[in-house]
This record gives sequence, structure tokens and C-alpha cells, in this order.
Amino acid sequence: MSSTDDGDVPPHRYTATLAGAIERRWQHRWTEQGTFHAPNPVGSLRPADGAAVPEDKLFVQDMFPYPSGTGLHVGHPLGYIGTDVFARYQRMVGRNVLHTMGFDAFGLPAEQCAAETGTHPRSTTEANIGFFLAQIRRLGLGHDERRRVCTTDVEYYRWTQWIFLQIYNAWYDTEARRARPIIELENEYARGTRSTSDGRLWGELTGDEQRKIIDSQRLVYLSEAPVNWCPGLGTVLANEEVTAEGRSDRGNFPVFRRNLRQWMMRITAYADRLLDDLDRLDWPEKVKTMQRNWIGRSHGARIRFPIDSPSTATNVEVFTTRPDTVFGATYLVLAPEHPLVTGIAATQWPPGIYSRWTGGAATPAEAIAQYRRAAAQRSELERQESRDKTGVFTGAYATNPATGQQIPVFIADYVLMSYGTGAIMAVPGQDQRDWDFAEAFELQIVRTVAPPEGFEGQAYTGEGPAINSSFLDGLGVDEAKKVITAWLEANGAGAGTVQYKLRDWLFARQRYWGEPFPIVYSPDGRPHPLPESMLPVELPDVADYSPTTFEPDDADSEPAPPLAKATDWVQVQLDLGPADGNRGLQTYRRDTNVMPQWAGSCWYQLRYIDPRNSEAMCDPVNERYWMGPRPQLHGPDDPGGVDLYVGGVEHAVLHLLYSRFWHKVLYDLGHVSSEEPYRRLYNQGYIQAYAYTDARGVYVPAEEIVEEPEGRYTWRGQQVRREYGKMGKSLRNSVSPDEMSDAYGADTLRVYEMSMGPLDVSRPWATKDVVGAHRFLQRLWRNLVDENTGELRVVNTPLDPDGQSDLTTLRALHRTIAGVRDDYAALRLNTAIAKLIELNNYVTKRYGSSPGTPRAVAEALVLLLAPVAPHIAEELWSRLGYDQSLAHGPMPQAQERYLVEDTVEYPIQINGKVRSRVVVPTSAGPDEVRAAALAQVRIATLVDDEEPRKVIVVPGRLVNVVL
RNA sequence: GCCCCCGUAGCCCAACCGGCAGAGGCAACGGACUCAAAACCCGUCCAGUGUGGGUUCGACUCCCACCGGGGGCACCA
Repeated sequence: MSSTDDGDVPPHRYTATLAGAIERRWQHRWTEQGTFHAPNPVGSLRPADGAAVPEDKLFVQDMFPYPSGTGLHVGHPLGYIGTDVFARYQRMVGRNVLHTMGFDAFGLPAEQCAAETGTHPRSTTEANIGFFLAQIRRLGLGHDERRRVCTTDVEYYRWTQWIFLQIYNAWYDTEARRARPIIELENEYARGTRSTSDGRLWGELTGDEQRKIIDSQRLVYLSEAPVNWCPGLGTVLANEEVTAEGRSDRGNFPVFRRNLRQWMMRITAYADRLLDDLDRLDWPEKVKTMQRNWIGRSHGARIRFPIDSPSTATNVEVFTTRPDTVFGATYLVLAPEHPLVTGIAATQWPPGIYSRWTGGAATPAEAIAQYRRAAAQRSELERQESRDKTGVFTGAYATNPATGQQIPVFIADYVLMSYGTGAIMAVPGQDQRDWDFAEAFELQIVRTVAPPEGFEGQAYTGEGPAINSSFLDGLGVDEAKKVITAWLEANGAGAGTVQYKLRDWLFARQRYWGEPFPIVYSPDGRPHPLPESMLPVELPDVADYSPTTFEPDDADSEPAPPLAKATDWVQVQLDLGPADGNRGLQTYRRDTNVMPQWAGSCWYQLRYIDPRNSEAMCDPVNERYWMGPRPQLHGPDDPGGVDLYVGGVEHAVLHLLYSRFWHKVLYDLGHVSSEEPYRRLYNQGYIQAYAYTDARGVYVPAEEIVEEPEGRYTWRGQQVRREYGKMGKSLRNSVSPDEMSDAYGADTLRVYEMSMGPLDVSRPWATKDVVGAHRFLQRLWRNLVDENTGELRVVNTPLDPDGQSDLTTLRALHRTIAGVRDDYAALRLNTAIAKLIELNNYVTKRYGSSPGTPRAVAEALVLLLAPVAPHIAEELWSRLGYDQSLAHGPMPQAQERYLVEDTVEYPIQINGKVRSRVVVPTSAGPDEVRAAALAQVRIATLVDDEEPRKVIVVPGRLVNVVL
């Protein structure tokens, strides 16, 4: 990379050195003057002069960065620059713009670093944030620094704990379709307006029984259910944090299903709303689809199959999306872990049984035990690799409620305990998995949907008339589903139901560096929420920050959270007050789990709004102003939320689903007016890079690569292999924003990154191309400032609209103004820059050797450039004689009169091929254009004497003569 | 295996509702400047839109199939 500072240059040329000086000066000035402070309607950030805030506002947000401490590369700030350009443009057109950035600083890396170095995670976190801020401040991002928050600050996580308590102290009223305070549930039971499930009166229940009923309905609850236990990390994980291969998404350690007592959040209560409200969001379709798949709603039915076992009389309930195919259900399959398996298993094999059904075992019990052992040992990965159907017969038979037929019951690992009821009715005729199993076990196959003529496949899953299905015969799939569901309900054999893939959110982690739970336990093991007055619960200091981790494969290990070691903190004497029955000072044990990293990022937009509020997480008036629904602007269904949220697509399900869930709970409980946190979501692309490996496969420095002809690449003479992907220190292809700023200035880096392509497209980094952006700024500077004297070279004589040459300039100028404004508003930053370069090139050509650039052009160029290259723009603006920053405008307006030309040139096509051109007045109507076109000599010759079959005139575009 | 997105000049990318394939940048080449080189300045070259069909007066744009690249889901009943 070459600096522009080499050699002799004119003293006032826009070089990296000059850019650096300008950038430091303006960054200092912005900070000093609080240029990017956005006032709130009320509270400590309201306007100092008591003025009302502008009605027109905009809330722009970047996804919460995690301050990693490894330093940024040029890819990281792509989105930050994008939002900054957008925010600056909106600020210049007069909107009150809230744009800031805080830190999501709890989490594993800081903790791991702390454990390795023995420093407190808080010190490494703070150092990392300092480093991160230094890097992004150099880019000139217009953040409201007063609003920076950090999830690890006690004043921040106090409110994270407060929100946890709101959720804890709430239940989901399925009839009202919203969360309500838990006290209202208790009141309903107490008043008798709600009855208990077993019909007993509330007053007859013991306190313990009452508490159990209440606790079981909270949106946060303790569960004994199977969880994802990761011994390698020493913690449990949420489903979302486990990869498809059954490993931890951080660290890639094996994850095991274990029964452990853990905090869960009832996100499933919101499944329908989380799904349905996607339609109200301005989000990329891709992300919506990912959330839809994750929630995985499917409509179907639960059907009960009576078991005819010699030992027990019970039912197996299955879930199916195809109840219409029940007449073709020729066997049942239970997940190996299904609780009914042991109960229904026959003691002896029935006579004359296929040997493949028994797995070679002497009794069903033995076969089951053997199969279960084998299934437990198979990892998720192995299960995926081989889709061969395996299973064993339980010896039991069930009755198909539709046919009355006896059908065998199997266990097989292709049925998952975690979905539906953990049991299926197998319909091989209409399900390929069942077909495969049926073939392997020689089971009966009955088609109940007629495949189309000539169908040669196996299972047929498409549309068609029902067959072999008694009273359903002839009906289409949808109709048959309705009829059979009604029949099942009428006969007490089942009911229509909705099933979700979404599971409740496992909310506890056995780590140190996270938010402590505002929960204590009495000696009897019962949890008690702390009253709000006891917040925050501060994270105690401990000698050892890491949990006990285990051999990654040690599935039988037990979690041992670090907080359990802080015995002074764990044992407390508290008076929980009236909420806990005024029991006075009691001894309690604190919860030693911490919240998952996602907790802090579930609500940070609300704290950005009111970062210093000590009375509430966020004043409702401020929330309504910045995030409230604006139906007049966004339509009647507008849920409200942040106006623009920019980040990578990798958070499509985790963060974005959790955050929506919390926000909806807060909405239901009346704490916020918006129903969604993020009205508009935009996924920025990634900056990627080429990396090069030598013959040994070792990465070599990308900046020293020489490109040879025929697509070959060499490093120090030896041929290397090129690969494309991430930018990173270990790949030796990392380029930092600091080195780019050193070489060209931050404005150049900003222009380059924004001009590389649309913000949502990934593209390769090319350091050699950056110079193009620098040349543009340099030329623009030269058009306004004399490089030798430093004097302004701008002429104040106004442009004369009646003079032909000035008119050309005015038209070029106003066309640019209109186009650039459009582009900025639509986030087409690359084309906005192209138009600015185009205008600048025009100015260079037209006025480069004249005494100077007309002031009107110079000012507009500077103002239009300001969002993307704010430092140089501010500098030029001040040299143009303005002492106020241009951060709040003005933004030039295009004048309509200069957007229209007097004449238009129409291309003339004959049969779709351009053959000639004709210039006509803009005012010419279609008939005149047609006449002018046909009168063209070249056209007349080509048309000859033929009468055109058709002449198409597209106003303003072209003429097409069809012969 | 299923679903989604993307293929335009040597490279990164424009082309708005189907209407002249080129706005911008890089590279290359030529010129100018220079004792010379770099930087800077001026100019030039370059594709018929991944492939094959279809619809249309007209297709980068719409439809179908295929190829290549990226992503998501993956025994979810």
C-alpha cells in the first residue's frame, strides 16, 4: 500500500496527512459541541432550552457489538458506516436522529480470558471497549455518546434483572392472548372466577399447592426437562446455541441431553404472535423465513391409539399433520425414550414373528433395552449420516381407531421424543420415511391418496382423492382433513391441534460473567423473586471465574457454577416484605446461575432511549416518541419499533427472536407502546477477502502477493493457492481501518466502503482500489481549494439560467441533487457516490481551468458529500464561510425546472433493433414523435414503402417500428 | 434431499414499472508532466448480460430447464 504523502506535493493538496488533521479537528469539535446529541421529550436528555422536540424523528441502530479485544478489520465497520451515512443524511434533512452504540459485554470470551490471565473480566472488558471505541471514533461516526450503554454496567443490568422479574411475575392468558401480571391470576383463583384443574376450591388448597399451581404458569419457570448439557463448557445451552451436528455453537464441544433442573422462559406462549407479526415487519424475507422455520407451526391432529397389551390398557397419542391418511396407518412408532415404552412392552414375543422385528433379542424388554443403548450411543452426526431405518418391535399392538385394525407398535430413532408427542402413526403410502421403514420391516403399505396417472415413486405426498378410506373416499386432502378431524373429535379418538418446533428458552448458564438472577431460595428449596427494591443484585467477586469444566465427552458430569463458590454472597438474610407474605428476616440461598448472553441485548434499544433514567428502564413518553407505532406513516398495522436496524444475518433466530419475545411481554404488561422492537431490519453484507496458502498449506501475507498472468499468484516467487472467505489475522489477510485511515484518511475509507457495492451484498476487499475513492476526494478538494495557496477557488457570480452554458451546469447540478437524495433515502449509497463523482468530474472538466467553481455548485457538492465524507465536507463548508456545522443541514433541494430538458433524443428501433435517433421537443406528443421518427431519412429508407404494421411510442424512452 | 438468494467488461459494480446494455471505481494501454521515477492530469480500450428454450413489437429484467457460487433447513410426522 502506498501513502499519498510521498515526494513533493503542493502544500495544500488533500493528502492523508491533511485528511488526518482535518478529521481530528472535526471529531474534536463534534464532541465538544455535542453535535450528535439527540434530545428526548422528557427527562435528563430533554432539550436544555425547554423547546419541544421535532415530531419528525428517526431511530437508527446497529447490532450490539461484542468488544472482543482482537481489533477491528475493515469489514467490521461496514454496517456502522452505512448507518452513519443514513443517519447523517436524515439529520441533515431536519429529522431528530437517535444513533448511538453500546456494548454487549457479558459472555464467554471475556470470562475465558479472565480465567487464563487471572484478571477480572471487568478489566479486560473495559480495556477492550476502550480499544474498540478508539477505532470506531476515528471513523467519525456521529453517535450520541451520552447514550452509550454497556450490559455489564450495574446500572444497566439492574434493569435487565428488573425485566426478568416482570416476566417472572407474569403468566400468559391464552384467551386474552397476552401476558398479565401473576397477581391477577391469583386473584382469579381466589375469587373463584377461575377454577383449578381438578376442580377443588382455591381456599381448600394448602399454600404449597397454591404456589405450585401459580409457579407452573409463570412465564419463567423451573423445569426438570432434558436440557443441552455441554461438559466442555461446563454449562447448559439453549436449543438455539446447539448446532445441527449436536455441538456447542461456541467452542464446538459435544452437547448431551440431560435431565437437569433449570430456568426456562415460556417463549412458546408467544409462538403464534411471533409468527403472525412477522407479516407486519419490514424485514428481509430470508430472515422472516428462518424465523418461521424455527417456530415451525404445523396444523394437524392428535390421535389416540388404544394399546392392546396383556399388561396394560393405555393409549398412545400421536401427532400428525395428515389425519386424512389415518386409514393407511399400518403401524405405530414411538421414540426410543418415550415414557410409555416400558409399560406397553409385551413380556414375550408373539409366535411366528419376523426375526428382523426382534433385533435378535429373546424378549421385547431385552430388545428395547438393547436398542435404547445403541440409540443413545449414536451421536446426532451419526444419526444424520446414516438414514437407514432401524428399530425394534415392542411386542404390543394398537388399534387403529379408524379401521379397527390391530397394528404393531415399534420403537425407532427416526422418531424424535422432542417433537409432537414423541410418537407417530406410520403411513408408508404417504410418507417416505415410513415407506422406508415399512420396506425394511416388511410392513403393510396402504395408499389412501390416489397418486396421479403414471406415478412411479414410492410414498405419494401430493394432492389427490382419498382412497381405501371409507367415508373419506373421493375427498381432496384439505376436505378429508376437515372431515376426519371432526369424526375423531366426535368419537373421542382425537382432536385438531397446532404443533410447534419452537421450544421454551433455556435461560440459565453455569458461568460467571453474566447477570445474576434476582431469585433466592428458602431452605425448603422454593424459589422467591426479590422485590424490585432489592435490585440490583450485583455480581460478587470470586477467586476463580471459570466453572468446573469436564472432559468434553463426559456426559454424566454435573454443572458446578462459579458463583456457588462465593459462599458469603450465596447465603443471605433478607426480609422479602409483603410480596412474600411478610415473613420477616429469613435465611436464603441465592441462585448461582447467570443469565445467557442474549439477555442484555434483548432490550438495549430501550435503554438507548433513556440511558440515565434511574427511576425506570425507560420513560414511557420517550419510548413512545422514539419507538411508538406511527400508523399515519407506516400503515394501520404498524407495530412500531426502531426505524432501521442494521446487522449481519447471523442473528436471524437467536437474538432477533428473543428480543421480540421480551418486547412483546413488556408490551403486554404496559411498559412499552411498541409491539415489536425493530420495525425495519436490514442485513448488511460482509467484506470478504482472498487468502493465500503456500505449498505446505501455510497462510502467507496477502499484501505481498503478486498477481501473475493466467490467474496465477505468487509470493516471493513461489506459486501460492488462493482461497476466498473471511478476513482474519490467522489467514494473514486482515486489513485494519486504522491502517487505511493512516494511508488515506477515514473519509476515503468511508467513501470506498460505501462505493464498493450495495450495502446488503458481500464483496471482496481490494486495498488497491481504495485509491480511487481518495482521488475523488482529492479532485473535489482541488475544485474548491487552490492546492498551492490554500485559497478558496470559488466564484460568487450566480449561475445564469438564461445562458446556455450555465444552464447545462444547473441541470447537471439539480439532476445530481435529486438523484443523490433519492439514493441516500433508499440506502443506495454506492450509486449516490457514483453520482457525486460524476458531478465532480463534470466540474473538473468545466471549471478546472477557469478561475473557480461557481459557489452554488461548490456548496451543493459539499453538502451532498457530507453524509459519506463528513470531515472533508465540514472543512470545506467552513472554508466556504459558514461557522455552523453542516451536520443539521441544510441539504440542497432540487429545482424541478432544471430537471426537465427542452429536447429529448428518441432512439428509433425497427423490429426491436436501434437503427436511428431523432431529437424532438420534450413537449412533443406521441403523434408528433411518431411522425418525426418516420420522417427520419434512414428510417424512411429502411421502411421503404412498406406500411409499418405497428409503431410503438414509449413517451420519453423510444420509438419502435414494427414491419 | 428440500427451500431461498446471486451470476452484466480482466476485477468491484450501474441500468427504477419489460424500453438505447454503462453511472462510478480499479486494472490495462496511450499521451502530458519530469533529469528520472512516483504521485497528479488528459484520453482510450473493453462485455451483449452463466447456458438453452419460451412469452413479447421489444427481455439483464417475466416464465421453464440446466450449470456455477453463496446461504438456510435437514428423519419436525
